[in-house]
Amino acid sequence: MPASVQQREFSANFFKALAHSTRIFIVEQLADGEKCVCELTAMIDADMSTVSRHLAVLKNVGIVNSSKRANQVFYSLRTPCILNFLQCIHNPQAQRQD
Amino acid sequence: MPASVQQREFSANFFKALAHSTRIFIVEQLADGEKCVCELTAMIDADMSTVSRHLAVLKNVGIVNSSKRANQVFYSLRTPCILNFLQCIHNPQAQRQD
DNA sequence: CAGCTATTTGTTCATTTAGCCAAATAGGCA
DNA sequence: TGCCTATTTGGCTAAATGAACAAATAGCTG
Repeated sequence: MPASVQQREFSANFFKALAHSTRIFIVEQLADGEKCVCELTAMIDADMSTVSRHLAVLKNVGIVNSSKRANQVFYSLRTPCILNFLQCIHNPQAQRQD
Repeated sequence: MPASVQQREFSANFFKALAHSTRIFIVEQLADGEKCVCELTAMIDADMSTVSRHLAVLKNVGIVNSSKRANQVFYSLRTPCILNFLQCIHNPQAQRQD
C-alpha cells in the first residue's frame, strides 16, 4: 500500500476536513440520515454561515453529498466508514484487522 | 454511537494529527515496522527538527509509540486501523461495513 | 571528562483556519 | 413582481499551524 504523493495529499485533506469537533458532530448526526442546514444549525451553537462553511469543507473532500429541494439543502453522509474509524479511535486494540 | 463532547474533541485532535501529508507518509512507513527519527528524516525532505515535531504530534494523540535505545528513538505504529481507513478513503464504496 | 551523534525544544515568521456580521443568491408564494 | 425563508459568500480579525535555524539535552565512546 505505498501511496503516491497525490494520494497522501488527498488523505491529508480528508483528515483535515474531519479535524474539527463541529464537523465530527455533523458526521455523527448524518449517520441517522440526511439533514438540512437549518436542522444542523439548530443543534450547533454557531452561526448558520459557520455551519454552512463546515458543510462545504466536508463536501469539498467528498465526505458528504448535498441535494437541494425547494429552498433547502439536504446533506447526507457519503463515506460511512468514518463511523467505523471513530470507534477504532476510541478503542484501537479491539479493532485490529490484519 | 452518540459521542460526548470530550470524545468529539479527542476525535478531532486525532484527525488533526493525521491532517498533514508528511505525517501520513510517516504512518505508512511505520506500517512496515518501527523506524528511528534519522531513518524517517532520510526519507523526508525536511529538517530533522521538523520530522521530530511531526512525530511528537502523532505521539501526542497515541498514534505512535516511541522507545529509546542507545541514543536513537524508535517510533512504531500503535493504531494500525488507520491503514484500513486510508484504503476506505480512496475507495469508499468498497468498504461499507454496516 | 570531552567530543560526537541523535533528538528535542525555543524562537520567529508566513500561511491557514474559524468565527461573526453583512450582503448576495436562490427558490417558493401572495 | 415583490416578499420571505434558506443558504452561501465576502470581508475582517483572532488564533492555530508549519517550517527553518539555532540552541539545549541525552547517551555513547575515546
